[in-house]
Amino acid sequence: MKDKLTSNAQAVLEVVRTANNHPTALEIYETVREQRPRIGVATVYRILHNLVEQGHVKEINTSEESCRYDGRISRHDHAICTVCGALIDVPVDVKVSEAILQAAAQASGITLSSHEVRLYGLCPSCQAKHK
Amino acid sequence: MKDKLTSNAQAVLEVVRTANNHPTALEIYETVREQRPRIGVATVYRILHNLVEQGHVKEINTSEESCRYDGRISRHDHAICTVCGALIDVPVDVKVSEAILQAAAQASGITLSSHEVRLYGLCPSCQAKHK
DNA sequence: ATGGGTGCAAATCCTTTGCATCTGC
DNA sequence: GCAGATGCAAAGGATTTGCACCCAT
Repeated sequence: MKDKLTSNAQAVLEVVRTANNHPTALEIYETVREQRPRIGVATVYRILHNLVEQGHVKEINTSEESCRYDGRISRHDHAICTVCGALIDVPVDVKVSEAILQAAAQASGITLSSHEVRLYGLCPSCQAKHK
Repeated sequence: MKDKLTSNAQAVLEVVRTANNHPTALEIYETVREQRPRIGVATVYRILHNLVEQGHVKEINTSEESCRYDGRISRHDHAICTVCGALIDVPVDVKVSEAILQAAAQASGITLSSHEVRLYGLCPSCQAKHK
């Protein structure tokens, strides 16, 4: 996991680490470009994938585009396979204290309207292909 | 919120409700097309947006594409604005009982490696624009 | 010199938009 | 007859891929 990084990769990692706003790949690209005008988008995408794979960076998916739809509108949680991306409804309610939720919302500055717990791990079929 | 649905919208809703796999918009389109060969993708996208807005359907974003990157790799939670999509790090740890997490993971069939709590609501600036 | 990393451009894929037509009321 | 819904095609945006070149080892 501690593969050494190329200088481009270091620059990208630096940008992600110092960013305070969860940048998108293209935003990262724009910023890196200020230091390294000749870098290409493709390189940034490739590097980001590597960094995620190596655990230096995490990706978060927000609700813009590329989403899946769910007919179950009652509150429930999801389990997501980190290998194949499978999305599984969690059949039990993962309880979180209301007081903690409110405190967290207040600390974040948002008015809370709902919440979701996400479990990440390997789905059954990816476990089977163990490795 | 109980606007009445067009027959196309009903067909789309039906597909989403009976799907057991959290289909993407395109998957929904393909399925609806079996019943209504003349429907277009754009219509399906428009209908899905309406259904989400009306609360008949929810959207979930999985980790394929369109994501943002986070240099903070230690576990932490996120608050997401349902209006503008702003993604805010929650500055406090939202605790979830380990026992509950394990039970949920087991019930879902996954091997749990991490989890995240997501809070949804209005961010400060969207609150300001009240309405 | 060799192989991986890189830049560039083209290709893909997903989603949205413009617009003319159609539908239900 | 009208307003909104729809189909189609074209546009747009994000990400990936193919390929030749370059660099570090």
